[in-house]
This record gives sequence, structure tokens and C-alpha cells, in this order.
Amino acid sequence: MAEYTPREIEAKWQEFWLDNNFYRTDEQGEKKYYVLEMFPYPSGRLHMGHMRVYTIGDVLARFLRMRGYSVLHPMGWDAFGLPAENAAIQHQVHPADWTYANIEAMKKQQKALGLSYDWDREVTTCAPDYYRWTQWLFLLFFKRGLAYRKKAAVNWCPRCETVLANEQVEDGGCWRCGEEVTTTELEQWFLRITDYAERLLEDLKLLSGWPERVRVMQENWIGKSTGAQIRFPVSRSNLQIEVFTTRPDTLYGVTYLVLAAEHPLAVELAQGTPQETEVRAFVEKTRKLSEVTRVSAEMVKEGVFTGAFCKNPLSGEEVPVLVGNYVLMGYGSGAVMGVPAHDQRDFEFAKKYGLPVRVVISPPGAILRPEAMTEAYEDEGVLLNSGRFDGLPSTAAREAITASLAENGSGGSKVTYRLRDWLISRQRYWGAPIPVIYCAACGPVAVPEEDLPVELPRDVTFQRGGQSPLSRHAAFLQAECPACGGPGRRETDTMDTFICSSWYYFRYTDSKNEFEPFSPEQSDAWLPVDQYIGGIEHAILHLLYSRFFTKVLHDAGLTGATEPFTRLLAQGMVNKDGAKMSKSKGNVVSPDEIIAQYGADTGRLFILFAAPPEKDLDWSERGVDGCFRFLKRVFRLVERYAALVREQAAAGRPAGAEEITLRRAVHAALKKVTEDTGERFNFNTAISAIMEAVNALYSYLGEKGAGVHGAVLAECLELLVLMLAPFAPHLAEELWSRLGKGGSVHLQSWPAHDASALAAAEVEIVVQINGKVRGRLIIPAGLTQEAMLEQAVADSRIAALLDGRQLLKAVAVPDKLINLVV
RNA sequence: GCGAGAGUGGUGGAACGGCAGACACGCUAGACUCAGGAUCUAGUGGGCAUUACGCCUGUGGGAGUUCAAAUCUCCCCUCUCGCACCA
Repeated sequence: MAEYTPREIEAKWQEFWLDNNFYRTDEQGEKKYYVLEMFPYPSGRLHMGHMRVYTIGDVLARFLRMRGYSVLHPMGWDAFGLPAENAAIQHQVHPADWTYANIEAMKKQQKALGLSYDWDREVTTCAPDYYRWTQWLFLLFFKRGLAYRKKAAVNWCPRCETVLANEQVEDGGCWRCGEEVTTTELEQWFLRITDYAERLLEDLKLLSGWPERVRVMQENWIGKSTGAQIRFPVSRSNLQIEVFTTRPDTLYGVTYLVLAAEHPLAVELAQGTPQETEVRAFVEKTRKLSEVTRVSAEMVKEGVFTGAFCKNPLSGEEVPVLVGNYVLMGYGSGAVMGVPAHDQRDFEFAKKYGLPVRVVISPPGAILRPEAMTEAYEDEGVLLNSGRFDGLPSTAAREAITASLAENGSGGSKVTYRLRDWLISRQRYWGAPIPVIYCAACGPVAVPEEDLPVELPRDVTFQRGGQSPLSRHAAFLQAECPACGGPGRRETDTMDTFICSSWYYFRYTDSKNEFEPFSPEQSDAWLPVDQYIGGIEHAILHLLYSRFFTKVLHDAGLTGATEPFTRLLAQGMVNKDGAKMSKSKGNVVSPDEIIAQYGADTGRLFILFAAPPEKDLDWSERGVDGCFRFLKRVFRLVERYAALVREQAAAGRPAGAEEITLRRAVHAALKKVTEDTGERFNFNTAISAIMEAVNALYSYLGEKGAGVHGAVLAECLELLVLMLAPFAPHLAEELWSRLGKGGSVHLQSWPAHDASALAAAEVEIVVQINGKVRGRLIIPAGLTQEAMLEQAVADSRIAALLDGRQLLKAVAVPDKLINLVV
């Protein structure tokens, strides 16, 4: 008898699928579904994380196609980025050659996994026909006032030799290389994502199909807080210091103000005072500290007096102004009011420098004495020492004081976000050039649309250190001002690659469009993406940026969608021996090895079976073996009876009620596989249901053997192969053909289970006494609760146990269980 | 500190108020074999029994709700992830 030979089978069907352009998107269908896996960076070879995310997406795509959906399931390449440039420096290979070679290799691996992509729609972000539109979108942002240039303190990675967005700094290190990030002052391009802060926050509520933790992370990142801004006039000057506070109710408790070291007034206020030298030294010292040190827990609060005082806008009291290292320039206005009695940080700072503590909020039923306090009282209470606001509860006082500030023109309510504008300039070569020309007369001028793309010159030299290769390329640099025709200089910074990946899912809907980034009709037919799948590491970065882009495109009338991804599945990691697979740990298993040793179907099956998709999974050689054995078992089973099934087909199929046990097992599995795959995304239990069906078939056929009713057997084996199709597509295709069926198994409709096959004449119920299982009964199905009780009490065993005890109550769950309380 | 999630056999994991441990790995025994890391059959949470399809116990710990709790509520412990001087 034939053996299961995955290598031959898989090669054969992969060729068949590709030759027949099998997975081309059906654009005409009524029911549309967009399944998308985060596209990869072409780093070289696929790793297990890739294999996992693509397998999950592929199962869904195949399942949904069989359920009658028109499925868009595309793949592409997030192909700009630093590794290509580093490879160029190290190995003297051009980033483009390196990138395209990797793409070829990885695409080959994807094909070897049997993934059902519509390759006609492939996009590559480093190709001019793609980045032309990335540039076009930049100009769209520019025209809408959402892209601007600003000189600011920015994050700089010394190893990558480029600036980074706030989102790309993790624990003070570069997200890519981990190098400690420094701060430097540069003029850079920013996208005004803060304009969308409120909508990005608000619309998180619409994303019920996203994991809670991702929504929470975004919410924290946006970091909205509501309060008041208050202007304190500087004494003996016409300057003002603006602060932001969430607790305007504590305004009368302000005993000093603190400015961030970077605050423009810090040095200015000290100018000419005896404190000037000390302030300058302090500012200098603080600014030099790295971000890591400044936010570390051990950071000791320090500050110096500027020599200046300012006036409380309501009480008129004069308080000193200090510069402190615990105030961040990047949040609020870079200045805070010090209320030691009601803010723990201020309390510590005040104690250290002997600043007064004034209680203005009284806790219910208690009196706070400043000299007795060991920590700040930060909760709600009733106001005191607050002039005409005395006696107000703090909530009401917040409104009253804010209103009062607004009246006398020294403040008002204010909402502040933690989110900063997105810094998108990169001082590197391998990215989409920012389409701008600088003109001495006109300033920064947009490159006209018809001149796009601004192509990356190929003939550049790479070297470590110094400036970006583009800035050394004379021909690239030189440009004519599009506005006045005068001499201009081309922008040499390229865009953050996260821009390229913020809109690629639009391009898939219309990937060959030469006239626009995508046609709104095409994209509206598919977007938003119904199911997006990818790693949790993008919870903020890519997912926030993509949401921002979608909203801007929406506002520009280019899409009806307001959110890009309806449902999000954050798949878990692939570990081995309890640790993340990594070269340094030597615990890497590559998809190539698995395909070579067991075949793609076995690898896919194991990855799906070992854990639910959102959980981490531990790679287990034995587990893979188990899946391989299962597929062999299926192969043998079908192969053994294939001839019989083919005869049945030739003879015509008589429907019948024979072999109820067998039909029930298979239809029960079908029901479970349908639910687990389509609704719950629990592929592990879907597969175990198929395994149970196979076990049932083996055990039934082992007893009954060749005497089994042929038509029923045919039905059961066909259902088995159909169920297996999304998970093990090659084997299913092979078995489908061995059963003598025409066409491809992947073009069949997903079968509906036969409810009548599940209905049983008799059921086994559990009999509990006081909640403990005391026996089992076989009773006719569908009995009423009373009848169940009758049957239970009539059972000799139960009767014996009940003897001499009084039945107080009976709870019956039809066809399942009865509980007797005695 | 704040937020989210998780704690179930030797292992991965099932059970979305109703039989805890499905399915798989591993292990034990047997069958078939020249042989097997092949295949098939049976067993497998722990304890006590093994005359009996018997009894006790068991889902991190403790309380509670319920006829019934791994599941719901409260408190505690441990772990993972995210955020963290954000005014």
C-alpha cells in the first residue's frame, strides 16, 4: 500500500496551485473578507514566528473561501530599512540587491509552506512604483498641514546614526539595536499625529475585536489627562510661566514653581541674579544626563532657585521659581506648580529644600497638620485655606477655580496628551526620499506630483560614520526650485519605514494602479481589514501609525474607513525550552528543517495544535512527531478505503440511516471544527476534534471492517478530508484526488453538519447526589425533568443510595444530568 | 506604584456554572515483527482498594454565592507583559 510521502505530495500540489493561479482574489463575490498577516521585513530567511503567523492567516483564508467568501489574502515586503544598509557597509553589497535576494528566498519558503496568497497583488515598499505613492501621501499630509519641519530635541541612536520617533525608544534604548539613545537638537520633519490624539483615543472604543491589552497600551501611550492651564505672572517683569495641572483645586496650596531644565525661561529668569552661575551649571548638568538616567527610579530629585518669584493668579501670593530635574519639558508646558501637601513628588522635593507645605484639602473627618505629614495627601476632600473656595468639595472646586481663572484671564481648562508628534526624518539612504526641495527664496517646497517618484540613486557609497550617503551625492542633491525655478537643494533625509507600512494594506486592494495610491472604490470594497494577524511588538508602533494614516486618508476623502483593522489577533511567540528562539542560545529550529524532515503540513499542524494562537508555544520535537504520525494515520485510513469509496461513487449514492455511530462521530467533529475555526479561532481544539473523528473511524472500522456500509464510509471520509483542508492543504488535496473526487478540495464548499446525525435516541446522563456523581443512566433522549427524576429514582443503585434519606430537591438538566439533594 | 493577563497531571493543553484532565506528548504492558524511533490494542491525576466498573481526594491559598464552581464574587500569594517623576 502507498505510503505518505509529503515531499512528493507537497511539491506536486504547490505546482498545481501556482500553475492554475489558484488563489487569485475573486473580486465579484458578495461576501468579502480581508485576511491579512503583517508583512515581513525581508531579513534573509523565515523563522518560526513567520511560519506561525502565516499559518494562522492561511487557515482562516482557506476556511473562509470554503465558506463562500471572496477572500483577499495578499503578501508583500516591508523592504526599506537599516539592516539592508548595514549589510551594504559590511559586505559591500548594494541594499537593493541584498533586499531583493532576500525577498526571493523568503517567497520561495512561503510557497513551500503552501500558503494561499494572491501573488498578483504583491507589494514591495522599496520599489519605485510603491514609494512613489508613499511620497505622494507625504505630500498629502504636507498640503493638509500635517507634515511640518521643526527644530527640536530629538532622540538619536549613535549606532544606527539616525534619529528615532518616541515610539521607537524602548527603555531608553533604540528599538532596533538597543543602543542607548541620546538627545540632540536638529531640524526635522514631523507628522502631526497629536492633532488626532483625541480620535485615536476615542475610536479605541470601536475596536471590540482587538485584544484588551493592545487597546490599553495605546490608551496609555496617548495618555490623555484633563485639567487646567494656569499662567503665573513673573514678579517685576512682564513674563509669564504657564503650568498644567490636573488638580486646580490645590491652587492655593502652591508654595513654589518648578521649570524643566530645557525650559526657555530657566536661564532667562536667572539672568543677572546672584543665582545665574548656579542655574546655568544645573541646567547644563541636567541636560547632559541621558534619558535612561533621567527616568530611572533611583533618580534623586534636585533643583535650584532661579532668583525669580511669580504671583499666584488667584491668591496674589508670591512664590519662588526653581529649576528642577524632575520636570519634563516634553509634557504639558514644561513647568509645574509645586503643591507639597497634595502631591508626593512635590512633597519630597519641598522637604529636601525646606519649602513650605500648605494644606488646602482636608480629608473627610480629619485634620492634616503640615509638620506631622510624612507623605502627601493626594485624595479628594474639602477645601480650606483657599479664600472664597473654602468648604467646597475638591471636585466642585476644580471647576470653580478653573472658571475663576478663565474670568481673570490667567488660565482655563486644558487637555494634555502624552503622545508627541511623529518624527519621521531618517538620516539614512535605504528609505523613501522625502519629496521636498529647499530654496533660498521659497523655503521648503513640495516636489510636484508629476515629478514623483523622487528616485533613490543607485550609485552611492556607503561608509560608517559621517552623513547619509544621499547628502554626498551631488547629482541627487542638486535640484531646481519647483516654485521659482531658482537653484535648490534636495532633502536628503528619507522617511521612517513605518510610513511605508502605514498604508500598504490599502495598496493591496489596487496594487497596480499607476494613477493614484489606490482607487477609493477598490479599497472601500475591502477595507477595513476584517482580520489582522501579527506580533504584539507592534501594539503601539505600527498599529497606532496605521490608525492615524487611515483617519487622515478618511478626512481626505480617500477612504470610507475610519479604522484600518476590525479584528486583531496578536499571536504568541514561538519558544524552545522555555526561551525565545535565538541564534545566541542555539535553540533555533527553522521552517526549512521542518519542511525537509516532515513536510509543511506537519509543521503547520503542529504550530496550530500546540497552543491557542494568542498564547506562546513551546517547540517540541516530539510534538511535531505526533502530528506527523497523525497525518500518516489519516493517509493510511483514506488510502485503505479509497477504492471502496470510488466504487460507491460510480454506483451512485444511496442515502441512508445506517452506521449511526460512525456518522455521529464525524458530524460531531464537523460541527466542532466549524465553530472552533470560524468563530473561536481555537485551531488547537479544532484539530483535536479531527483527531477524535479519526480515532472513531479507526475503532469503528477495526470492529466492522469491510462490512461497513459503503456510502456512509464514503461520506465520512470525504468529510474528513474536507475538514482537514484548511490545516493540511497538501495532504487534503492528495486524498481528495485519491478518493476519486473531481476538482480541488480547496474549491469545495465547507460542508454543513447533519443535525439529524447528532440526534440520538438514547443518552447517558449523570446522576448526582448532593452534587457528587453517584451513577450514570442510559435514558431515552428528550425526557422531561419529571421523567428523568422518575428514571433516576427507579435505578436500583441510586435507590439503594437514597434509602433512608429524604429527597429535598431535584435539579435536572435535560439529556445531561440530574442532581438529587437529600 | 498603575494597568492587563495567567496559575489545571510528568509535559503541551481541554472543559465559556452541569461528568475536571478532551486531544496530543511521555510512560507502562501487550500484539505484530529478523528488527524498529514503524504500526495496532489496552492502561495512565494522586491515594486507598482491587471481591466489586468500589471509596476518598484533587484545578496557587483562603472565604463566599449556588442544587452544582477550574469557571462567578471578595481577600491573599506567585508569575508574565505593558506603562511608570506625565504634574
